[in-house]
Amino acid sequence: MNIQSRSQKSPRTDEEVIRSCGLFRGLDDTQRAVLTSMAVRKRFKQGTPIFVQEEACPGLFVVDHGLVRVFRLAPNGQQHVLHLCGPGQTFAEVAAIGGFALPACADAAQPAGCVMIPTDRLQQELALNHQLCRQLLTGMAFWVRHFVQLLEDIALRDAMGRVTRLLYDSPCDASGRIQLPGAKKDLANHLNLTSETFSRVLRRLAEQGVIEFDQDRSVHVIDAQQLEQLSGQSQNTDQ
Amino acid sequence: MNIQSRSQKSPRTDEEVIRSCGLFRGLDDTQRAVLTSMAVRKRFKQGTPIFVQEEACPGLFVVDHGLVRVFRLAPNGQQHVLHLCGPGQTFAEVAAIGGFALPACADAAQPAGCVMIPTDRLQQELALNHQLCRQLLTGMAFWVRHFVQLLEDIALRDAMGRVTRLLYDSPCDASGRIQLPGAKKDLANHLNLTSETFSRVLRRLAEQGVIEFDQDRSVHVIDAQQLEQLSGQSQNTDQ
DNA sequence: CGCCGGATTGATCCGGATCAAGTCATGTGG
DNA sequence: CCACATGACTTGATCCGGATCAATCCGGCG
Repeated sequence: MNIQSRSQKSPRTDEEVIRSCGLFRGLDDTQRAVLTSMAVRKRFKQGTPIFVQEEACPGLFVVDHGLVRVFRLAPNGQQHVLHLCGPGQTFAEVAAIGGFALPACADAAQPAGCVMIPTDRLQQELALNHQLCRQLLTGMAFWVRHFVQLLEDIALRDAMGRVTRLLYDSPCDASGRIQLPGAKKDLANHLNLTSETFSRVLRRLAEQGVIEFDQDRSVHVIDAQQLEQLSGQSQNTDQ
Repeated sequence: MNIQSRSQKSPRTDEEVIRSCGLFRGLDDTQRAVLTSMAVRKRFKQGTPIFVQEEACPGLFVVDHGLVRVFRLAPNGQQHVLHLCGPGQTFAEVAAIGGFALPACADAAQPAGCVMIPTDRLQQELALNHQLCRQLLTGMAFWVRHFVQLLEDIALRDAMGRVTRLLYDSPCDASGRIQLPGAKKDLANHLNLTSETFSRVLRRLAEQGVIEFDQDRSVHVIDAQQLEQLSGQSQNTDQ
């Protein structure tokens, strides 16, 4: 369980935000500086839409603080949460880099601040800058791998497996306390579960003494070993 | 999810194979020539493993003919078919480009011939060739979008929806005949269904007069319109 | 021929969705 | 300050889609 590294200090410089982000981890100082120079600040109040799918992509977003919900809207109104992006995560990267329309919608699940790199300037730079291309290519490859992972999770894990994996992968402080990002219903949806099921699974874990609830939205991990075990396998071994 | 792409013309030149492939569609002649020059031919008998996950990636594969099954193996032995790659499709691209270990296994579902671009030579070239990087970056972005699509399919469609979508997206000849690539059990698994369910869904479609079975593995689409309708929505409308 | 693996079909089971209350915690307006 | 509305969350009862188990069929192929 990752010990959380980044502090939630709100006012960071654009450069700090860009450095903190996974997709850009491969970049050297020069390339980061290039991106920083074209960055634009954006703020969103809770609940405001950031963009809707099928639109042209305004740019590549990096979350500074808050929480952004990226979700896909089906013709019949159903939605599936693709990501919940916290500080240091990017969204709309793919459309911005590939230069096509947005494949998903986004809104602010909590008040959020982002750094945006406008599509046109990014494209311009990519046309000129070999190193940037190369390093982003690697970042992108990791991104694909992440999706394969996600796909696998949803395809061959049951509810218990998905929840424990979420907990296991979530950052926690030194005392093993995890702050759940976002509303439970959004987390549940991201795991392709209903909030009811999510609730029940957490209760089962609590009954088995693996976790404890604190107030608000934080979870205390009691038996990290069992949690790992549960998250490791894909189908029920249960109780 | 265009599984099968075109005629099974077996003896194509390396250049033709590379040109036929989606990931490289963005490349201009120059870049294609570069890739062609480093290509290596590979053949696999049905059932032979091509590689296993966690190994170092030997290269980027493009299928010339036959069918390759790319699947992820869970610790407990379960497997999930990520792709069935027919002619013109690539696999192991991500690991070859990103330079990390293989995230999945592959074997030949049918006797298959591939063109392989060795990892080291590809990496070498990427380090030098700006245009190649740039064009691959775009190709990669499309690839991610494809996965998002796949994820959505599995997350919010029922069995009927997934099967009809598979049929709807599959290439057919002028008379509306679709040649199913690969064994039904593999197709079913790719859709995250059992072969039993797959079978039943096809029968229901036949009973409703939407499709007809021919011999062997081909399906005749009778009512393309209804097929489109069914594949368009995500959850059951029907009786 | 007999064997074997894929495909079909039927019977049954189960995980998780759905439906329906009920509980809090937070507004909001009188 | 209270009455009331709202929305996230919990909990229980029920339902259903698809998995699982099992029997059979079928088409190669030794």
